[in-house]
Amino acid sequence: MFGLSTKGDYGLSFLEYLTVNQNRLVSLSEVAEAKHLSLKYLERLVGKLKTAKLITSKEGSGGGYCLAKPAKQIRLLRVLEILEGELAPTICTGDYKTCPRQKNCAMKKGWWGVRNKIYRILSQLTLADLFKK
Amino acid sequence: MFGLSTKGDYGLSFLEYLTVNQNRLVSLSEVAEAKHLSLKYLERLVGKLKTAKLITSKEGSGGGYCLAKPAKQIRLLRVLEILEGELAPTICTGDYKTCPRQKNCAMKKGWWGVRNKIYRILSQLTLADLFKK
DNA sequence: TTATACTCCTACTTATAAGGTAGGAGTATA
DNA sequence: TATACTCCTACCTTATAAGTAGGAGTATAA
Repeated sequence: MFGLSTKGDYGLSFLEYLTVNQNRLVSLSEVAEAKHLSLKYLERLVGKLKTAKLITSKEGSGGGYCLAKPAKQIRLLRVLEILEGELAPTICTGDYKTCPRQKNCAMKKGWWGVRNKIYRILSQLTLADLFKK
Repeated sequence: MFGLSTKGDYGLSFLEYLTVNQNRLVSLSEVAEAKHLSLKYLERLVGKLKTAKLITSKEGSGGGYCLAKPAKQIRLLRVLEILEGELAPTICTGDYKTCPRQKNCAMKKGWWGVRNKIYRILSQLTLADLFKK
């Protein structure tokens, strides 16, 4: 239950690698090899992080990626929202869909409570915290 | 992210119906109709709740299901574990699999912290709480 | 004593999304 | 101008979720 897909999994592994190697540009092929991930698949995930401006990149030979800001300033919630989508344990806690059982369902308030608590946990934790051994 | 599948979704709807109709036996066909769920699919989910002794049943005509104990004594965590499986946001927080990147990964401690906080939220909440409007 | 209305069990099918590939265009470096 | 990267889109493959089918077993009540 509540398991990350490989998107969040690989994406966080990638960000961890960038965090450890803060002072330089890191190429995708290096990370893919170090973490045993599919390069092509990783490319796509990383594209999302780029679009969301969590990382910056430099093209061409000798290029690569680095964090756009210190790991201390990147919230786990933000990363997971980008890679895994909106935090919504049930349909009624999501922004986009409406529950087909809305009228006969008493759970909405309870689930919003759960959602908000999890939201707080994930938004209080930064990548620096998460990667602290 | 962290969305329930229809197993947890339908299962909770079913339990909600039982909670509202505490004083009598409720047949599956009644719930399926009231909540617009597939009867055959619901049968399977309910089987799990039966095995886990959250509900009891009576066979034959006039039979049906009821909660095995008051909703106040049933933890949301327990229900979700039965229907959705163990709470494990990452491989390293699960009991059964080991992470292929264990040696190069610094996230285990952080993720266990997250997992344990979510665990507490879900185990503190009972069905009675969840269904309170 | 038999029709009925249920639970209970297993196997099968279908739909959807996750996970992964392919191929190549664009760009900076040496 | 070869090389080593990022970046982009479309495609394929596979796993799992979701739903169906068919019927055996059991208690009730006409």
